[in-house]
Amino acid sequence: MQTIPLTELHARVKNHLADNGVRYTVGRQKFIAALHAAGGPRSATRLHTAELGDVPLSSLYRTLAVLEEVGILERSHDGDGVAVFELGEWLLGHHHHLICTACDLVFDIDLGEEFEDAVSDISTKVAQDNGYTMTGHRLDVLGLCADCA
Amino acid sequence: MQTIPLTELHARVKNHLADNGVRYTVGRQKFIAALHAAGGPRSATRLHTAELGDVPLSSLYRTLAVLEEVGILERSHDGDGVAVFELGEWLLGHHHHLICTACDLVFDIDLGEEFEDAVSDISTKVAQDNGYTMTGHRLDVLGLCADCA
DNA sequence: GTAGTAAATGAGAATGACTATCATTATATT
DNA sequence: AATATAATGATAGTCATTCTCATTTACTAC
Repeated sequence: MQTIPLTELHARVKNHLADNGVRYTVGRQKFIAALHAAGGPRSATRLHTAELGDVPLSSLYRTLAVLEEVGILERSHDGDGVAVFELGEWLLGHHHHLICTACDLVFDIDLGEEFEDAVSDISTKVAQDNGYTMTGHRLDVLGLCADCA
Repeated sequence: MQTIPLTELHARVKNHLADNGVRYTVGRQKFIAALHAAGGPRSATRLHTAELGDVPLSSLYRTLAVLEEVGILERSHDGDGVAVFELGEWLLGHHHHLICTACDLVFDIDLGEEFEDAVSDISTKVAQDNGYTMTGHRLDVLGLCADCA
Protein backbone atom coordinates (compact mmCIF):
# COMPACT_ATOMS: atom_id res chain seq x y z
CA MET A 1 0.00 0.00 0.00
CA GLN A 2 1.29 3.41 -0.94
CA THR A 3 1.16 5.93 1.87
CA ILE A 4 -0.01 9.45 1.22
CA PRO A 5 2.16 12.04 3.03
CA LEU A 6 0.37 13.77 5.89
CA THR A 7 0.86 17.21 4.38
CA GLU A 8 -0.74 16.20 1.13
CA LEU A 9 -3.52 14.45 3.01
CA HIS A 10 -4.31 17.60 4.97
CA ALA A 11 -4.40 19.61 1.75
CA ARG A 12 -6.72 17.19 0.01
CA VAL A 13 -9.05 16.87 2.97
CA LYS A 14 -9.16 20.63 3.39
CA ASN A 15 -10.09 21.13 -0.25
CA HIS A 16 -12.71 18.46 -0.19
CA LEU A 17 -14.27 19.83 2.96
CA ALA A 18 -14.28 23.34 1.53
CA ASP A 19 -16.09 22.04 -1.55
CA ASN A 20 -18.74 20.73 0.79
CA GLY A 21 -18.96 23.82 2.97
CA VAL A 22 -17.45 22.05 5.96
CA ARG A 23 -14.74 23.60 8.12
CA TYR A 24 -11.42 21.90 8.65
CA THR A 25 -11.12 22.71 12.32
CA VAL A 26 -8.24 21.96 14.68
CA GLY A 27 -10.08 19.00 16.12
CA ARG A 28 -10.68 17.51 12.68
CA GLN A 29 -7.04 18.04 11.74
CA LYS A 30 -5.93 16.20 14.87
CA PHE A 31 -8.29 13.41 14.00
CA ILE A 32 -7.02 13.05 10.43
CA ALA A 33 -3.42 13.02 11.68
CA ALA A 34 -4.27 10.28 14.19
CA LEU A 35 -5.98 8.14 11.59
CA HIS A 36 -3.12 8.67 9.16
CA ALA A 37 -0.69 7.49 11.80
CA ALA A 38 -2.86 4.47 12.63
CA GLY A 39 -2.34 2.91 9.21
CA GLY A 40 -5.52 0.86 9.22
CA PRO A 41 -9.19 0.88 10.18
CA ARG A 42 -9.87 2.04 13.74
CA SER A 43 -12.90 2.11 15.99
CA ALA A 44 -14.06 5.22 17.80
CA THR A 45 -13.28 3.62 21.15
CA ARG A 46 -9.76 2.67 20.14
CA LEU A 47 -8.99 6.11 18.75
CA HIS A 48 -10.37 7.59 21.93
CA THR A 49 -8.32 5.50 24.31
CA ALA A 50 -5.15 5.47 22.22
CA GLU A 51 -4.53 8.65 20.26
CA LEU A 52 -7.35 11.02 21.05
CA GLY A 53 -7.87 10.68 24.77
CA ASP A 54 -8.70 14.32 25.35
CA VAL A 55 -11.40 14.46 22.68
CA PRO A 56 -14.85 13.77 24.10
CA LEU A 57 -16.54 10.72 22.62
CA SER A 58 -19.54 12.74 21.49
CA SER A 59 -17.27 15.01 19.45
CA LEU A 60 -15.34 12.08 18.08
CA TYR A 61 -18.50 10.36 16.90
CA ARG A 62 -19.72 13.57 15.30
CA THR A 63 -16.41 14.04 13.51
CA LEU A 64 -16.69 10.49 12.27
CA ALA A 65 -20.23 11.07 11.01
CA VAL A 66 -19.36 14.32 9.28
CA LEU A 67 -16.27 13.00 7.56
CA GLU A 68 -18.09 9.88 6.46
CA GLU A 69 -20.94 11.99 5.13
CA VAL A 70 -18.67 13.86 2.73
CA GLY A 71 -16.71 10.76 1.74
CA ILE A 72 -13.44 11.34 3.56
CA LEU A 73 -14.02 8.25 5.66
CA GLU A 74 -15.37 4.80 4.93
CA ARG A 75 -17.08 2.77 7.60
CA SER A 76 -16.88 -0.97 7.99
CA HIS A 77 -17.26 -3.33 10.92
CA ASP A 78 -14.92 -5.56 12.86
CA GLY A 79 -15.63 -9.13 13.91
CA ASP A 80 -17.79 -7.91 16.78
CA GLY A 81 -19.84 -5.54 14.65
CA VAL A 82 -18.13 -2.45 16.03
CA ALA A 83 -17.78 0.32 13.45
CA VAL A 84 -14.26 0.99 12.22
CA PHE A 85 -13.20 3.83 9.98
CA GLU A 86 -10.45 4.44 7.49
CA LEU A 87 -9.67 7.00 4.86
CA GLY A 88 -11.75 6.70 1.69
CA GLU A 89 -10.38 4.85 -1.29
CA TRP A 90 -9.91 8.03 -3.31
CA LEU A 91 -7.42 9.12 -0.63
CA LEU A 92 -5.85 5.79 0.18
CA GLY A 93 -6.19 3.95 -3.14
CA HIS A 94 -8.33 0.90 -3.83
CA HIS A 95 -7.35 -1.98 -1.60
CA HIS A 96 -8.58 -5.03 0.26
CA HIS A 97 -8.16 -6.45 3.73
CA LEU A 98 -6.12 -9.24 5.19
CA ILE A 99 -7.72 -10.13 8.49
CA CYS A 100 -6.17 -12.24 11.24
CA THR A 101 -8.96 -14.37 12.64
CA ALA A 102 -7.09 -14.81 15.92
CA CYS A 103 -6.17 -11.25 16.91
CA ASP A 104 -8.43 -9.27 14.54
CA LEU A 105 -5.47 -7.36 13.12
CA VAL A 106 -6.43 -5.85 9.78
CA PHE A 107 -3.84 -5.25 7.12
CA ASP A 108 -4.48 -3.20 4.00
CA ILE A 109 -3.41 -5.00 0.84
CA ASP A 110 -3.09 -4.16 -2.83
CA LEU A 111 -3.89 -7.13 -5.07
CA GLY A 112 -1.82 -5.88 -7.96
CA GLU A 113 -3.24 -5.16 -11.38
CA GLU A 114 -3.64 -8.71 -12.60
CA PHE A 115 -5.45 -10.05 -9.54
CA GLU A 116 -7.47 -6.88 -9.12
CA ASP A 117 -8.76 -7.12 -12.68
CA ALA A 118 -9.63 -10.76 -12.20
CA VAL A 119 -11.64 -10.10 -9.04
CA SER A 120 -13.32 -7.12 -10.62
CA ASP A 121 -14.31 -9.09 -13.72
CA ILE A 122 -15.66 -11.96 -11.66
CA SER A 123 -17.71 -9.58 -9.54
CA THR A 124 -19.17 -7.86 -12.59
CA LYS A 125 -20.19 -11.12 -14.22
CA VAL A 126 -21.67 -12.64 -11.12
CA ALA A 127 -23.69 -9.50 -10.44
CA GLN A 128 -25.00 -9.46 -14.00
CA ASP A 129 -25.98 -13.11 -13.85
CA ASN A 130 -28.16 -12.31 -10.88
CA GLY A 131 -29.74 -9.15 -12.18
CA TYR A 132 -27.64 -6.75 -10.13
CA THR A 133 -25.70 -3.74 -11.35
CA MET A 134 -22.23 -4.08 -9.86
CA THR A 135 -20.96 -0.97 -8.13
CA GLY A 136 -18.08 -2.37 -6.15
CA HIS A 137 -16.53 -5.37 -4.48
CA ARG A 138 -14.79 -6.25 -1.27
CA LEU A 139 -12.44 -9.15 -0.79
CA ASP A 140 -11.51 -10.10 2.75
CA VAL A 141 -8.72 -12.60 3.00
CA LEU A 142 -8.95 -14.43 6.31
CA GLY A 143 -5.93 -16.01 7.89
CA LEU A 144 -3.49 -16.10 10.73
CA CYS A 145 -0.88 -13.40 11.02
CA ALA A 146 2.76 -14.27 11.63
CA ASP A 147 2.38 -13.74 15.39
CA CYS A 148 -0.74 -15.90 15.75
CA ALA A 149 0.18 -18.74 13.39
CA MET B 1 -27.49 -21.93 -4.39
CA GLN B 2 -28.62 -25.47 -3.64
CA THR B 3 -31.15 -25.77 -0.88
CA ILE B 4 -30.88 -28.48 1.70
CA PRO B 5 -34.26 -30.08 2.52
CA LEU B 6 -35.54 -29.21 5.98
CA THR B 7 -35.73 -32.84 7.03
CA GLU B 8 -32.11 -33.46 6.16
CA LEU B 9 -31.13 -30.21 7.82
CA HIS B 10 -32.81 -31.25 11.06
CA ALA B 11 -31.03 -34.60 10.95
CA ARG B 12 -27.63 -33.08 10.35
CA VAL B 13 -28.08 -30.44 13.02
CA LYS B 14 -29.29 -33.02 15.49
CA ASN B 15 -26.26 -35.21 14.87
CA HIS B 16 -23.85 -32.35 15.12
CA LEU B 17 -25.38 -31.11 18.35
CA ALA B 18 -25.30 -34.61 19.81
CA ASP B 19 -21.59 -34.83 18.97
CA ASN B 20 -21.13 -31.69 21.01
CA GLY B 21 -23.32 -32.76 23.91
CA VAL B 22 -25.95 -30.13 23.13
CA ARG B 23 -29.67 -30.91 23.14
CA TYR B 24 -31.80 -30.31 20.07
CA THR B 25 -34.81 -28.93 21.90
CA VAL B 26 -38.15 -27.87 20.47
CA GLY B 27 -37.16 -24.22 20.60
CA ARG B 28 -33.99 -24.89 18.68
CA GLN B 29 -35.87 -26.91 16.09
CA LYS B 30 -38.30 -24.07 15.57
CA PHE B 31 -35.39 -21.71 15.16
CA ILE B 32 -33.66 -23.87 12.55
CA ALA B 33 -36.89 -24.20 10.61
CA ALA B 34 -37.36 -20.42 10.65
CA LEU B 35 -33.84 -19.76 9.44
CA HIS B 36 -34.17 -22.40 6.75
CA ALA B 37 -37.32 -20.73 5.51
CA ALA B 38 -35.66 -17.31 5.58
CA GLY B 39 -33.20 -18.23 2.83
CA GLY B 40 -30.55 -15.71 3.80
CA PRO B 41 -28.80 -14.06 6.73
CA ARG B 42 -31.15 -12.70 9.36
CA SER B 43 -30.75 -10.54 12.45
CA ALA B 44 -32.07 -11.53 15.86
CA THR B 45 -34.51 -8.63 15.80
CA ARG B 46 -35.88 -9.54 12.40
CA LEU B 47 -36.31 -13.19 13.32
CA HIS B 48 -38.04 -12.10 16.48
CA THR B 49 -40.52 -9.75 14.87
CA ALA B 50 -41.13 -11.88 11.78
CA GLU B 51 -41.01 -15.61 12.40
CA LEU B 52 -40.33 -16.13 16.08
CA GLY B 53 -42.49 -13.59 17.82
CA ASP B 54 -43.32 -15.79 20.77
CA VAL B 55 -39.71 -16.64 21.58
CA PRO B 56 -38.23 -14.24 24.17
CA LEU B 57 -35.28 -12.25 22.88
CA SER B 58 -33.04 -13.53 25.65
CA SER B 59 -33.73 -17.11 24.58
CA LEU B 60 -33.28 -16.25 20.93
CA TYR B 61 -29.91 -14.67 21.59
CA ARG B 62 -28.83 -17.65 23.64
CA THR B 63 -29.87 -20.04 20.89
CA LEU B 64 -27.87 -17.95 18.45
CA ALA B 65 -24.82 -18.04 20.68
CA VAL B 66 -25.03 -21.78 21.30
CA LEU B 67 -25.51 -22.69 17.65
CA GLU B 68 -22.72 -20.37 16.59
CA GLU B 69 -20.46 -21.89 19.22
CA VAL B 70 -20.76 -25.38 17.75
CA GLY B 71 -20.54 -24.16 14.15
CA ILE B 72 -24.14 -24.55 13.01
CA LEU B 73 -24.40 -20.82 12.49
CA GLU B 74 -22.09 -18.22 11.08
CA ARG B 75 -22.28 -14.63 12.18
CA SER B 76 -21.68 -11.61 10.01
CA HIS B 77 -22.84 -8.01 10.14
CA ASP B 78 -25.09 -5.87 8.02
CA GLY B 79 -24.34 -2.32 6.89
CA ASP B 80 -25.27 -0.97 10.31
CA GLY B 81 -23.12 -3.42 12.24
CA VAL B 82 -26.08 -5.47 13.41
CA ALA B 83 -25.28 -9.17 13.70
CA VAL B 84 -26.91 -11.43 11.14
CA PHE B 85 -26.79 -15.21 11.15
CA GLU B 86 -27.02 -17.93 8.57
CA LEU B 87 -26.38 -21.64 8.42
CA GLY B 88 -22.72 -22.61 8.34
CA GLU B 89 -21.01 -23.30 5.05
CA TRP B 90 -20.75 -27.03 5.76
CA LEU B 91 -24.57 -27.07 5.80
CA LEU B 92 -25.28 -24.55 3.10
CA GLY B 93 -22.26 -24.95 0.84
CA HIS B 94 -19.49 -22.42 0.27
CA HIS B 95 -20.88 -19.22 -1.17
CA HIS B 96 -20.48 -15.47 -1.33
CA HIS B 97 -22.78 -12.50 -0.99
CA LEU B 98 -24.32 -10.11 -3.44
CA ILE B 99 -25.35 -7.05 -1.48
CA CYS B 100 -27.68 -4.31 -2.63
CA THR B 101 -26.22 -1.05 -1.34
CA ALA B 102 -29.61 0.64 -1.53
CA CYS B 103 -31.94 -1.75 0.30
CA ASP B 104 -29.37 -4.00 2.05
CA LEU B 105 -30.85 -7.12 0.52
CA VAL B 106 -28.32 -9.93 0.67
CA PHE B 107 -28.33 -12.69 -1.90
CA ASP B 108 -26.31 -15.89 -1.56
CA ILE B 109 -24.29 -16.65 -4.68
CA ASP B 110 -22.17 -19.50 -5.93
CA LEU B 111 -19.24 -18.32 -8.04
CA GLY B 112 -18.91 -21.54 -9.95
CA GLU B 113 -15.81 -23.68 -9.98
CA GLU B 114 -13.66 -21.57 -12.28
CA PHE B 115 -14.24 -18.25 -10.51
CA GLU B 116 -14.13 -19.84 -7.09
CA ASP B 117 -10.73 -21.35 -7.80
CA ALA B 118 -9.44 -18.05 -9.11
CA VAL B 119 -10.53 -16.14 -6.01
CA SER B 120 -9.17 -18.83 -3.76
CA ASP B 121 -5.78 -18.86 -5.50
CA ILE B 122 -5.52 -15.09 -5.37
CA SER B 123 -6.33 -15.09 -1.67
CA THR B 124 -3.76 -17.74 -0.93
CA LYS B 125 -1.00 -15.92 -2.79
CA VAL B 126 -1.77 -12.53 -1.33
CA ALA B 127 -1.84 -13.95 2.17
CA GLN B 128 1.50 -15.68 1.65
CA ASP B 129 3.09 -12.54 0.27
CA ASN B 130 2.22 -10.78 3.50
CA GLY B 131 3.26 -13.50 5.91
CA TYR B 132 -0.25 -14.74 6.68
CA THR B 133 -1.53 -18.29 6.56
CA MET B 134 -4.74 -18.18 4.55
CA THR B 135 -7.68 -19.89 6.19
CA GLY B 136 -10.56 -18.48 4.19
CA HIS B 137 -11.88 -15.68 2.06
CA ARG B 138 -15.01 -13.64 1.68
CA LEU B 139 -16.06 -11.83 -1.46
CA ASP B 140 -18.86 -9.32 -1.19
CA VAL B 141 -20.15 -8.07 -4.50
CA LEU B 142 -21.78 -4.69 -4.01
CA GLY B 143 -24.40 -3.43 -6.38
CA LEU B 144 -27.97 -2.43 -6.95
CA CYS B 145 -30.64 -5.09 -7.10
CA ALA B 146 -33.20 -5.11 -9.90
CA ASP B 147 -35.72 -3.23 -7.77
CA CYS B 148 -33.33 -0.48 -6.68
CA ALA B 149 -31.46 0.07 -9.96
C1' DG C 1 -42.03 -44.90 35.33
C1' DT C 2 -39.74 -42.21 38.90
C1' DA C 3 -35.87 -39.64 41.13
C1' DG C 4 -31.99 -37.19 40.51
C1' DT C 5 -29.03 -34.33 37.82
C1' DA C 6 -27.60 -31.35 34.31
C1' DA C 7 -28.97 -28.38 30.79
C1' DA C 8 -32.40 -25.02 28.81
C1' DT C 9 -35.60 -21.37 29.34
C1' DG C 10 -37.67 -16.76 30.43
C1' DA C 11 -37.90 -12.37 32.71
C1' DG C 12 -35.53 -8.61 33.77
C1' DA C 13 -31.50 -5.95 34.78
C1' DA C 14 -27.04 -4.43 33.08
C1' DT C 15 -23.60 -3.19 29.50
C1' DG C 16 -21.61 -0.87 25.70
C1' DA C 17 -21.70 1.35 21.26
C1' DC C 18 -23.78 4.92 19.32
C1' DT C 19 -27.10 9.06 18.63
C1' DA C 20 -29.77 13.28 19.89
C1' DT C 21 -30.20 17.61 22.35
C1' DC C 22 -28.84 22.02 23.57
C1' DA C 23 -26.28 25.56 25.57
C1' DT C 24 -21.58 27.32 24.87
C1' DT C 25 -17.63 28.33 22.05
C1' DA C 26 -14.94 28.82 17.91
C1' DT C 27 -14.62 30.23 13.04
C1' DA C 28 -15.35 32.84 8.97
C1' DT C 29 -17.16 36.97 6.70
C1' DT C 30 -18.36 41.85 6.52
C1' DA D 1 -14.52 44.23 15.77
C1' DA D 2 -19.50 42.62 14.94
C1' DT D 3 -22.37 39.33 13.28
C1' DA D 4 -23.86 34.96 11.64
C1' DT D 5 -23.14 30.24 11.25
C1' DA D 6 -20.98 26.07 12.22
C1' DA D 7 -18.50 23.21 15.73
C1' DT D 8 -17.94 21.59 20.31
C1' DG D 9 -18.78 19.24 24.82
C1' DA D 10 -21.63 17.62 28.44
C1' DT D 11 -25.37 14.88 29.21
C1' DA D 12 -29.20 12.05 28.52
C1' DG D 13 -31.35 8.69 25.58
C1' DT D 14 -31.68 4.54 22.42
C1' DC D 15 -30.92 0.08 20.74
C1' DA D 16 -28.59 -4.34 20.18
C1' DT D 17 -26.69 -7.56 22.93
C1' DT D 18 -25.23 -9.97 27.20
C1' DC D 19 -25.70 -11.41 32.10
C1' DT D 20 -28.01 -13.27 36.13
C1' DC D 21 -30.85 -16.26 38.41
C1' DA D 22 -34.88 -18.55 39.54
C1' DT D 23 -37.85 -21.90 37.20
C1' DT D 24 -38.67 -25.49 34.00
C1' DT D 25 -37.50 -29.11 30.87
C1' DA D 26 -35.08 -33.12 29.28
C1' DC D 27 -31.86 -36.95 29.69
C1' DT D 28 -29.99 -41.07 32.89
C1' DA D 29 -29.90 -44.39 36.26
C1' DC D 30 -32.53 -47.10 38.90
